[in-house]
Amino acid sequence: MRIGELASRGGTTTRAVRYYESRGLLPARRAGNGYRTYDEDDLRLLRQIRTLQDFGFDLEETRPFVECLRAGHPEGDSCPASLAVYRRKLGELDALIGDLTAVRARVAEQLVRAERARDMLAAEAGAPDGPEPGCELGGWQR
Amino acid sequence: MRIGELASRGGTTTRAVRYYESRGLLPARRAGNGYRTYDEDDLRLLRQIRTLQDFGFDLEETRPFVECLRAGHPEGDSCPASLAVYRRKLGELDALIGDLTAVRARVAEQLVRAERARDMLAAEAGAPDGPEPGCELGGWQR
DNA sequence: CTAATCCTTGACGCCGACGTCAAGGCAAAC
DNA sequence: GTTTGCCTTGACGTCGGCGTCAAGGATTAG
Repeated sequence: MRIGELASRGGTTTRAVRYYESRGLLPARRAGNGYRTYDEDDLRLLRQIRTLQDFGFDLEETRPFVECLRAGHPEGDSCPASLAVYRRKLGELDALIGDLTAVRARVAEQLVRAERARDMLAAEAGAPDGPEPGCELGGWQR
Repeated sequence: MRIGELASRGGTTTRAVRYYESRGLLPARRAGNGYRTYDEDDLRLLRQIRTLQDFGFDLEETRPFVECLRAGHPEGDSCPASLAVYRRKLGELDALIGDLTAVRARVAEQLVRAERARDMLAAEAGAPDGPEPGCELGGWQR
């Protein structure tokens, strides 16, 4: 299998495959004409990389998984180093989700506060001790 | 006030302040010697930018807030355009948190699965129908 | 034979929010 | 006077994961 087929079967591009090779993941054998040649095992490596990338793992973080597969293990996460990456990632995700949740709460708080302030100003300007706001528009009252 | 004081009081660097100016936020008056000159209102603008940046807003997303302040409103979020940014951001945060939570669940699942597989292999190799794993080490049994 | 489609290496582009360095001017402290 | 510390503009560097040419060689379809 050449690089184009590998890439498409792996759900990515030839550029990405060459990039992975340049990073030392996914090395390639060469045919007589200089073309890169891959087998099904390489496809498994590539798919392992893509799966973790889709999870948001850095490329470097995929290295233990790739090396685990290349060492002959049935799964990329059959090795302790891979499990350590999983655990570290879980921690990072928890921290990130926590931070984002806190930010979300603060933004929601700001929105509510700003809306209240706006409504106060509208009530003050449009009807100081007067009727309900919007009554003078009347368009929907037909 | 010159740029150094503004930056430190705003909790950032002179480089960032100049960058904001180059993006059209936070314009500066100039003293006779060419130095940038700022007042307390500029500091409020800068602090508004920093607050939103700390929330993870893009610089462009701070523009409505800054323009709102420059238009004389008491708060950067006193304008409809700012509220719209708040709401859009809340949606983005919810989507992001949702995605990350889903990823977290999948990673946790992978970890559990991989740990189970590892334990199965250990039990199979270390003690196929035999005694408990670790017993032959005995170091802690003293 | 030719055109179309693959493949090769090399190198620059991108994005955002600045960091960092260069070369020099202005100002205040000693 | 000179050292120190602020300021100026300009321009290149950073980070990750590739995208996108450019210029050419190999293979295959017609």
